[in-house]
Formats: sequence, C-alpha cells, structure tokens
Amino acid sequence: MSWQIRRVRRTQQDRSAGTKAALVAAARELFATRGYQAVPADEITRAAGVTRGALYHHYADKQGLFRAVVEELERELTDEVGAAFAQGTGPLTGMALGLGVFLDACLREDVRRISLTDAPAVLGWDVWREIEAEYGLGLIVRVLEQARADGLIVKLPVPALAQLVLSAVMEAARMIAAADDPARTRADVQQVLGAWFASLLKS
Amino acid sequence: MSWQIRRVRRTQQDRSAGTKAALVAAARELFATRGYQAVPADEITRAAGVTRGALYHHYADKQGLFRAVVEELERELTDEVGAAFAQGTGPLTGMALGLGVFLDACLREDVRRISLTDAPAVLGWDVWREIEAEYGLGLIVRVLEQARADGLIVKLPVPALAQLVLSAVMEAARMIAAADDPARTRADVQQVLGAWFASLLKS
DNA sequence: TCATTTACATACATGCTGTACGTATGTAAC
DNA sequence: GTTACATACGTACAGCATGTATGTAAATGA
Repeated sequence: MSWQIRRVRRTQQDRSAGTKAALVAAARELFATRGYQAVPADEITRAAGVTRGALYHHYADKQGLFRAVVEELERELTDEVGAAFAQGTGPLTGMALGLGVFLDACLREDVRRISLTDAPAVLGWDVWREIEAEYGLGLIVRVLEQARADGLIVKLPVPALAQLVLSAVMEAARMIAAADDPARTRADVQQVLGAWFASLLKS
Repeated sequence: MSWQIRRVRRTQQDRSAGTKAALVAAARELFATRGYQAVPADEITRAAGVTRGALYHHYADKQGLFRAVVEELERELTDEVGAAFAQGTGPLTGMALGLGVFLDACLREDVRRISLTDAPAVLGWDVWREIEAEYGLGLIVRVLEQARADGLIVKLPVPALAQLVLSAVMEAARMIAAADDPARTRADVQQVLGAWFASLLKS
C-alpha cells in the first residue's frame, strides 16, 4: 500500500469542460484589462494552468477562444437586461429599465473592452452581427415586435430600427465610459435616447 | 558626353512628400481590400516602391501610417458631405442631401473597411473619436448648433445628440454594405433615420 | 567644397502564432 | 484485465511580422 497521491479519475468530458472553463476565465480577465492583441496566447494558458497545446486542441485558434469569451459575456448581459426588462409593467417601462441595466453593465471593464471595443474588429463585423443577432439584438427585436403587435409604436421596419437602436445604445455606453464627467454624459445620452424612444410611440 | 540617365535634383521636401504620398496611396488600397492586420508593412512599401526603412523614417510605426490614411479618407469624406449639405436650401434639406452622399460614399471599399471597420479598433476609440471630432462629428455638431440657434430643433444636448446620430448613420452604412438586399435595407434605414430626424424638429 | 542633416536601404533581434509530433490519460471491446 | 483506440494535452519547431540599429546616398548650408 502506497501513500503516493492517487490521481482522481475524471471523465474526458470533465477534463475538457474544466480546461475550457479555465481558459475562458483567464482569457476574459486578460482581454478585459489589456485587449485582445496585447495578450499572447501563452500568457492565457499559463494563467489557466495549461499550455498552448490545450488551447489549440479545444479551439481552432486564438480567435476561437476570444469568440467563446464574447459569447459568454453576451449571454450574461442579455440575461441581465432581459430580467430587468421583465421587471417593467409594460414594454415601455421595461425598455427604460433594460437601458439602465445595460448602461451600468457597460461600465464594467470586460464588457467595455471585449464587447464594445474589440469584438467587431477581432471577429469581423459579420461574425459579430451573427452573435449579436442571437443575444442583444435578438432581445430588442422581440421587444419591438411585441410592442408593434400591441399597437404601441409607429410603423417602422423593425429589423432596421432594432439594429440602429442597438448601435446607438452601445455608442452611448462607450461615450459614458470615455467621458470626463460620466454622470453628466449619462444624463445627456439618456435624454437623447429617451426622446428618440418617445418619438416611436403612437400618439 | 554620356547617355546615362541623369537624376533630377529634387528638394528634400519633394522627396518626403512624394514617398509619403506613395506610401499612403499604397496603404490605402491594400488596407481597403484586405484590412489592416492582414497587410504586412513590407508589402505596402514594395507597392510604394520603397523599403520599410522609408516607412519607419516618416512614421513612428505601422499605426502611424494607418492614421495618415484614415485622416486623408475622413478629410475627403467630410468635404464631400459638407458640399452636399451646402447644396440644400436649409439645414433640413441639407441634412437629407448629406446623408445620401454619406451613405453612398460608405459603399466604397476603402471607406467601409478602413473608416467603418478597422479605424476604431486599430487606433483605439479615444484616438478615433479625436479624429472624428475634427471631421465627421465636427460637421454634424456645427449643423446641429446652427439649427438650434435658428430655433429649428428641440432642446437637446447637442454633443451627445451629434455623437449618437453619427454612430447611427455609420451603423446604417455598415448595414447597407452587409445586406443581402442593399436597396431595400437602404430604404429601411433611411425611413428610420428620417423619422428620428423629423422628431427633432420643433412642432 | 566640405560638414552636417535628412532620406532612405539593409541587416538584425525579438516576439507571437500555428503546426507537427510525442506522450499521457481515458474508453471500449474482448 | 489486457489490448486497441480515441481524446487531451505538452514540447519543439518553423515562419512571419514588427521595430530597431546601423550603414549609405542625397541634399543643404556655410
């Protein structure tokens, strides 16, 4: 009988899930603070306690890992905003609540740097759009379609409207993040966006 | 008497201006078709008929050259849009004309790829914003301030409004460029933006 | 005309990515 | 349980791109 440490037997799925989670978590933190380009893959794997071999086994390339990080972030964000929206009594108050939660979330370093700054450039706008369609944009489209079905908003092409609203909201978040006076900037953009949203209402 | 080609004597300013122009022109074309990251500096200099030595003599780094390209593009764009705006009888018709010219211009490969896609990521949003403030954003701010001074539009914080309008217009251009049916998409976004702009008018 | 600065070329050092290949661990058949 | 295979990872290597250091030719000014 030996006292040597006996390696616990883990299933392959567990191993994969564990290292992938470690990679995504490490990458998320490093990308958030220093940006995609400035972080070598080697540093990510070291932080995750593995080597580059593991990375290139689970992901096609560095972009693949980045995409996994982006999707995790988007999923979280959409859940938060969706939950806030659901707190509202109707689509209108819901939109205001959702906007607030979103703008708050966009102050976090990871969201700012990864989703708002790097994602479109690293993945390309087409892939980025594809992801957005499933998360943030999808949420807005559903809300707007519901509101139009209820006869609450004017007749406008919903897909185009949703996309433009999303881009404006994201730009608003970037402005707040970069502003000298974030509180004032936030008030300004909320006023502008609020006026726009109000103009969508049927009189 | 020799038949050998005699090198014309050129001033240093001419030499510099010539190679810088050649570098910017070559870089502009290559960046437009394949994007900043995918184009090695060596390829640019070869297309310009010089070596990397010339590049690093005139610009601090590859980004420096990219920035020069971006500024040239922005200058041209702002001139075109500004001219279209001036054709209008008032700020309102001018805005419509300017929007049309801008959306057309954004279909060009160089504008799409360099200004709309790569610029923010390569230069960083802060530098990009700085450039925009001098060109496109500057134009919109002047127009809006004039319109407000004339009592034509409602009271909203102009800087925030201008920035959000610009981002929406740029996103509209990206949408058209990426669309399966550009004509229809263009009609849709113009309808949405038109409705927004109209809502800014004082009743 | 000679010294000095400017414009460029060449050669080099470094860092990062992706791949080829080797090894260890889990999994399934007999 | 042993054998055969698949999966998960580590290591070593090759290629490429950037930026810099250094050398050379052209222009400028005294």
